[in-house]
Amino acid sequence: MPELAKNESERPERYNPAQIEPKWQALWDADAALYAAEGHDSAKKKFYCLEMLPYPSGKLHMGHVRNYSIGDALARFMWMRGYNVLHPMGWDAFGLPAENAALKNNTPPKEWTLANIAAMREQMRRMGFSYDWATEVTTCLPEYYRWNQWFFLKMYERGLAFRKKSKVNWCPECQTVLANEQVIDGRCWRHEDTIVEQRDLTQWFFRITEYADELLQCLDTMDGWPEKVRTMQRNWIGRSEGTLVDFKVSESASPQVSESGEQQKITVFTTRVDTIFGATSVQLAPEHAVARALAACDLELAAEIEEMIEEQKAAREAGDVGAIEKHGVDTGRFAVNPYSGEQVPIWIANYILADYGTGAIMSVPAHDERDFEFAQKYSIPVKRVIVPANAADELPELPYTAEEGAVLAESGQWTGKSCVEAQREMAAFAKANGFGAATVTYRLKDWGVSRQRYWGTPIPMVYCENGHAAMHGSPAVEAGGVVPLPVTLLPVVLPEQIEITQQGGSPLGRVAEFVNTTCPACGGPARRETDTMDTFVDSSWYFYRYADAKDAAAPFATDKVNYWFPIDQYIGGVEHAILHLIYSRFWTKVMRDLGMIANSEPAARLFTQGMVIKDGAKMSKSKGNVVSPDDMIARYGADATRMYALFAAPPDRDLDWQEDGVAGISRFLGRVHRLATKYSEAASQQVSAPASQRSATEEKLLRALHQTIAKVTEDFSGRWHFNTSIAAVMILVNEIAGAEAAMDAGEVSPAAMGEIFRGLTLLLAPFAPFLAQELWAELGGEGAVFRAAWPEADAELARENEIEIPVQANGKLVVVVKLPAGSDEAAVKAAAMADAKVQARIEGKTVVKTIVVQGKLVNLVVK
RNA sequence: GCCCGGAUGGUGAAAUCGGCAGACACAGCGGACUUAAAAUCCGCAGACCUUAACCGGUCGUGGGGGUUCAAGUCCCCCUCCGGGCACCA
Repeated sequence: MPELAKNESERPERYNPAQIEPKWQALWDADAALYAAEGHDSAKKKFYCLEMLPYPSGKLHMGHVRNYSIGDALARFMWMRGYNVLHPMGWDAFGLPAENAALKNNTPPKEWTLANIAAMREQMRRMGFSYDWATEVTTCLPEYYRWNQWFFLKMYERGLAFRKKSKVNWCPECQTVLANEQVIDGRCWRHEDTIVEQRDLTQWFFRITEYADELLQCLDTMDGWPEKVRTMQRNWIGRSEGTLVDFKVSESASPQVSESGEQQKITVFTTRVDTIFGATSVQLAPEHAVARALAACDLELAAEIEEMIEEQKAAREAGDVGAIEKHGVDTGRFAVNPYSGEQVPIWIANYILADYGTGAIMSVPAHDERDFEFAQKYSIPVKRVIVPANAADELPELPYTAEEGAVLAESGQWTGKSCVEAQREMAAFAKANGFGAATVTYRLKDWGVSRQRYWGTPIPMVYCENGHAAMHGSPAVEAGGVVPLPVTLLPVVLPEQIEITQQGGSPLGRVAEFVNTTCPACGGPARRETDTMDTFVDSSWYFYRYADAKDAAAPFATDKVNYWFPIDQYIGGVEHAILHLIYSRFWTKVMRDLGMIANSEPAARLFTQGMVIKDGAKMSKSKGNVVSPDDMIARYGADATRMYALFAAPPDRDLDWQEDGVAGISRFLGRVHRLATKYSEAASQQVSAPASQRSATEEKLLRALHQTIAKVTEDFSGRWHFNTSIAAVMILVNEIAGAEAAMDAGEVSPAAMGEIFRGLTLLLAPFAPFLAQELWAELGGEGAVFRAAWPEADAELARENEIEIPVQANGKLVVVVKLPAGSDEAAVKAAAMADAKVQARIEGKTVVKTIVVQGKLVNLVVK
């Protein structure tokens, strides 16, 4: 084979990513300054480009590759545009998988996690992602999580972290509590087959509801976020304006329902207080206090209530709350409508939720669909009190739920008023008379952060066994011996030597050295909190840490964060639209109120990329359709893999992974490599030729180049449709390849050659950084290609000198005529009419109208 | 039920403002090169009708209506797919 080898070496070297990519990776790795941001005193404009940090599962998947290829292209582009770019990466490193792996492999969670991080960091380097590893953040290390504890204490001081006993979501698979946001259709977000149970537990919460209104209001002005995400967050917050109205439990029918003898009242929440004269019953949730009070002296009723509670529980666990059949029971008692003085029956119904509003409603069958249905079923009276504003209109069928264009009827002093006006006045009336008020309710609940797991941030609280509760300088001390640790005792370090078992309960509770401590207030014996924090705490503020990752004295320095924030572009999957993205908005507002930062929102712009699917389904192990990035790199190289991820679909849409497509990109890169290598000698000469002597080929190629520059530049600043940017670069390469004979014949000067190939290389740099770097060096470029200046589109060079004008007859294409660019309307019209095909088409007919759209087309209306 | 997306060739897609539908690719077919294959290069390619072939014609962006000289794009109605919220009072 020596002969063959000789032949091979004489041929121009073929595109070989396996050789090019590791070479540049090593050179880039050796230069720590390459991807580093300048300090906050930089004269350049800053650009904070952020991709969502991954959970270190051990392997990158294609979703990651897509996410980071988008961010990396943007970061490199911004560098080339002269910005001071911060492009960091980190690890969302706490969480249950590490404990499961520990069980399975008998490896300590920390060891397992850190090994995964090392492997994934290596994969990212191999992909050529431009992260500044000097600012890397790993959430499971005490250098990071101590600040979770610090924030927890700050929030505790402000009453934003608190403990309460409540119904919580319990995943039997995770053996821990879940936040509401982590329960999807009654199932665990990590175990879609596992039904989440309800348990009564005392847990720590963050008072996110305190910020509900601000979280909602800011959404209106967050133009840089997708409307979809904003809508999802609005729905999740679920703000509802309405009125609270007290109905007194009627004395005549129920002399005494309260043991204290005090008269009971039922407070209902309604968004339609204007319909209250039509209320014909009051409906209570089975768990409502009054329902329980009534049941206390009525065994039959008590049994029915119990049944309803079970039914609601079962439905919630089945994730199918809407499906239970509505039914209720008449208690035989009455309540008094404070507006009309009417007595209405009190019912208990299975569809009333105890945890929304007040757990009680007024039922207005005439003007609410659900109430109407219920009233039909039990023959409860229906009373119309809302009619169309236009009295001439026929009375609409019931239930009539309109609010706009409707007025009140048979509603005392409010009769004839518009619904909207009546709502306002009636709420004010309730307040003035002490039986109610306008109010706002939210769907959003406080964020439960306690987890009965080991691998998370320890909560920095102790329970004093003396019940002691005073603490140095801290006013925030609860009764019952809950004592916050002083910040000087942070971090509370997670013990590393621990046996992971499948037993329930918090694993930390079994580590005596951890649990047993002394009360920082009285010095007496105390027990540590053994729950850990939800991992969403870690990811709620990690991107602030990047700005000052090594700070040992504070979570970060305010001036650094104020320079970098808000994040200019945040990129990640839409699956975090609610969870992470609402928690981190909350956290930002808390930090602002703590005086730590100036911004109220973390990210000016958010981009949610689509999923990567294969054969019509999301890639997953169970479907067996997972494509490994490592395989793709081995076969086609990192450049082809990441470029395909950008080419196959616009980034916001789902992407169907087709390996043939990656091969196609690889072929394209090979073509670029062949052409650039072939002409690199001529192109790297530093000569210039006068423009007046340009050959037709030069003009054509320069025109193509500058049109492509304009197109790609525009895509970066606008829609981010990199699929069309890459298509444009392909067209440019096709033009160059088509001019190969002319170039070989010497029709393109070295100066033009240099401009064309250097331009092409710079255009490729954000998408295929390795090849671009290789060619940049080959073409005589200095240093890192993505630190070279992005080319400017020259409009003069880009301009076409000939335009093609389609000529239509009645909107149908007849012919395309060619004209010199800039031809006026008359010339275009004349050229169109002079065409033989056009003549043939209009022969014997009358042209009734001629439409000429300058530079676009001609349409002849003929009859 | 309510609120967002989406539906374009065999496939991924393009058409940013109402102005040539299908750019750019993939797969396919044909050719060149090769002993052969791979690789590479060149060409063809929405469907249907017509033709020996050219030429030519009709239809065509989920379905139906409309506005317009002109509609994938705007308006009305409907179907299907994906996502979010949901006995939320």
